[in-house]
Amino acid sequence: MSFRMNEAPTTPDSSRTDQRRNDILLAARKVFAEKGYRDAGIADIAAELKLGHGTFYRYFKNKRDIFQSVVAQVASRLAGAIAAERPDASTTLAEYRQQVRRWGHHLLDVIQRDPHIARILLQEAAAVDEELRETVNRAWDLCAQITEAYLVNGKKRGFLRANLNTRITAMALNAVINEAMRRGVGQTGNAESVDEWIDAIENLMFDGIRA
Amino acid sequence: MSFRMNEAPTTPDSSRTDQRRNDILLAARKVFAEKGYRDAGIADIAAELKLGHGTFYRYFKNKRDIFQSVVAQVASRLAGAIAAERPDASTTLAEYRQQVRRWGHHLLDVIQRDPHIARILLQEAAAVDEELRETVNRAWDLCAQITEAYLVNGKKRGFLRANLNTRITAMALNAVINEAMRRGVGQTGNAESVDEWIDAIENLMFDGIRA
Amino acid sequence: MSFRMNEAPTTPDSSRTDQRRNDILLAARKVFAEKGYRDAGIADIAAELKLGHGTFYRYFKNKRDIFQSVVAQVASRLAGAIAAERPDASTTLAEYRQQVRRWGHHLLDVIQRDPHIARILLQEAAAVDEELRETVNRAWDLCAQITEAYLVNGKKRGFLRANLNTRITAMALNAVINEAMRRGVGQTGNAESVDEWIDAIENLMFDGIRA
Amino acid sequence: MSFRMNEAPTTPDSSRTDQRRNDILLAARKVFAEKGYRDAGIADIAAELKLGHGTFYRYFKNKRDIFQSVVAQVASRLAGAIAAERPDASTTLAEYRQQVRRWGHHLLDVIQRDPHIARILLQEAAAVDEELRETVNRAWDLCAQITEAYLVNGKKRGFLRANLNTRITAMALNAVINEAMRRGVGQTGNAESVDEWIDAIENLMFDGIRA
DNA sequence: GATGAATGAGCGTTCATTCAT
DNA sequence: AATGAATGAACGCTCATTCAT
Repeated sequence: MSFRMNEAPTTPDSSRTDQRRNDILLAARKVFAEKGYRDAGIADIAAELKLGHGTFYRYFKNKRDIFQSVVAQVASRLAGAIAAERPDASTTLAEYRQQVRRWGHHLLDVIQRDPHIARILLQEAAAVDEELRETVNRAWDLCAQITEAYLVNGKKRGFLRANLNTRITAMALNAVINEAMRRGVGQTGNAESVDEWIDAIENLMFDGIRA
Repeated sequence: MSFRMNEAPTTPDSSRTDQRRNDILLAARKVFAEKGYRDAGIADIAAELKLGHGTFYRYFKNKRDIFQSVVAQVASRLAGAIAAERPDASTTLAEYRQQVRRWGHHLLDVIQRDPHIARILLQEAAAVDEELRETVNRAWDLCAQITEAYLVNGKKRGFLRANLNTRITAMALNAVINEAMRRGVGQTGNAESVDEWIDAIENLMFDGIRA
Repeated sequence: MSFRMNEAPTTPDSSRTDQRRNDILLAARKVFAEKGYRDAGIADIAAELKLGHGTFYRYFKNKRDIFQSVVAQVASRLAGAIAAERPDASTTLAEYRQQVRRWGHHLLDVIQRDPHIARILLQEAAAVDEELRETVNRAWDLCAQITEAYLVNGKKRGFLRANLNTRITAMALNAVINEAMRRGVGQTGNAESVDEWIDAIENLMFDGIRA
Repeated sequence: MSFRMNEAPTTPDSSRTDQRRNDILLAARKVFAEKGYRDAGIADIAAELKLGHGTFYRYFKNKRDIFQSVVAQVASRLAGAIAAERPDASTTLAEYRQQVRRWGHHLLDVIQRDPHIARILLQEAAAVDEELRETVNRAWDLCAQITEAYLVNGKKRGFLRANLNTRITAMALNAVINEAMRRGVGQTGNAESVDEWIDAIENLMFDGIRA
């Protein structure tokens, strides 16, 4: 209604709406992760926010739409974590090893901050329908492409093997990080620590397993 | 009545029933993998076999029971593939590399023979309830334990690094194979070949990525 | 097959059939009384006789038909008990009192011999459909008519009140006996005895309740 | 908000809900009485009120719950009718006879007002399960206990026989009233009138049948 | 005649979605 | 804008009945 300076770059009206939308997304993320897409009812998300469940339909078209928005949000969170490093930044092997460690920490931090993200991206989204499966696959593929960019850079700079299959190795390395995410590494009550995993990944990558 | 060689060790009576049970399990595996547990209706499995849907309930207690049986069946198929090699068989690094390659082939063969297995074990089973989640987790953990047994053997024989974190590395290596399964490696229409993946895994494991 | 003398007045073939029919009727009576018409399954009756449940349909058209036959059988058993005395046999009040006592005993004996009969005639039959409701109503009405015949006889002989409403009183007296049946009077584990009830009925009828 | 006299002691909000709940209970009573518990479908009750059948499940947990509520409601209606007279009110035989007549009228009035009640309490409730059977048995036993209190009072005051078996006689008298209810005495189209029955009961009780 | 595997109509129940207030 | 009562499509499951063996 009234004009206020230093406002977020939305109209005052829409900022209220955006706030509510975000509240719902946050509650939905929690509920979907804890109960799974099918077992989560609109009423459960409503109860979480003490809202009438009809109110959802003012902000989201339907259940699938809420979930899709949740997925998009957490996928972009993931993308942000990946984009925190530049693939071509390292010029020496030592720098490269450090960068790999940071890259692992960035990704596991995302899960540590909100464990629900792992469940959404690694389990629930793929169980809804083909389109959402495609959405998360694209997100992980993006992840793998960036990982591959690192490997390509390392190859170009000469500190990685010339015959390295960058495409498949990138997918393999991402699979390892995903496994760590899936296992809830770094979360309270979990046996393995983030550092153990990152050490093991670093060693596997750079030294292999042989004596 | 009459003696027949190479006969299945069931009575003639039960073999009919077992056959039907197996037919249903097979159809259910397909339908569950294609539609997902929740979207798959009993009627869909019925239609697949051109059976009345009431017939199911002569062979399985309820929908969850059918699915659980499917999971148990494919999990034991997986276990069979893993058990095909003995973890302590290799005495030299060269033998060991060969064994690792065979191990990868065994596992990917399972998926190649029935791509639905991957979807069941890697996606759907975990989305049903806690008990089934536990069932498949145990199956994969068993997988990881055997992988670890390989690594422990290699360490003992001296051709693997003494400071190798066998536990986490085993989980990591399984995650890579799972990713290959999930991607449908080796299936028609898939860009990557089984050999490419196994080469990449072998190289990553034994040589690492560095130059 | 072979001819045998001293046979029941049915053909040898049909006597086997009749025997089987009766076995089924007996088992059905038990199951219907214990579980109720709706909860009793054909399979339950089958299990009782260790027969295949398809066999029923060789002897009875359908579930309702079996039940109807059960009802007809127990209703005729009841009719037999009622017909054991002649309504016009008594010529004095003392004889009449004795006859009333015998009448009560006859009816309660039927239930004592097979407690299932009460449940069938007083509860289950009326809950199936209008036609069966009518069937049992007719049976009880017949009962009431005979009771009325006793009262009419007593009135004619002059030892019952001239202004006695024979029709309604007959229904009332039958209701009392039915209540005794319903309560399982005379069965093991039941607090009240047959004699207590018959005493009370006799006293109520002939002496009323007043001082 | 505003004060209104003669208002039902419910909040405006709950009164709407209560009203709907009552509508459903009333329709259910009718349908259950007409079709019987098993043959009555939720859809039938829905159709009666022109409601979507899903609406039921906002007011009642399931089919049995609706029926149980119906039974509880009509049982308490019956209890109300019984409680209309005080068992120890009469001091003379003449008063007592009058009271007995009123007692009969009260009970038959309940049925006259809603003939479905008889069918529910005397037939359907007992056919559902053991728990409901117990519920109605308790209701009728309460009825019999109060009837017995009348008889005990009459005995104490001296205008009933000293050797009267109050317990069984009370059950017998209730059985008679139940029979009148069951026969729909007093309802349109019924041959017998309420007064005929009450006369007959009064005469049987106080004068017996003998000349 | 006897069997029991197969069948599918039918019903209870859930829950995402709508819409009058 | 917010609500929650109402809705009905959809589905899991039962069981009386049929019929090939």
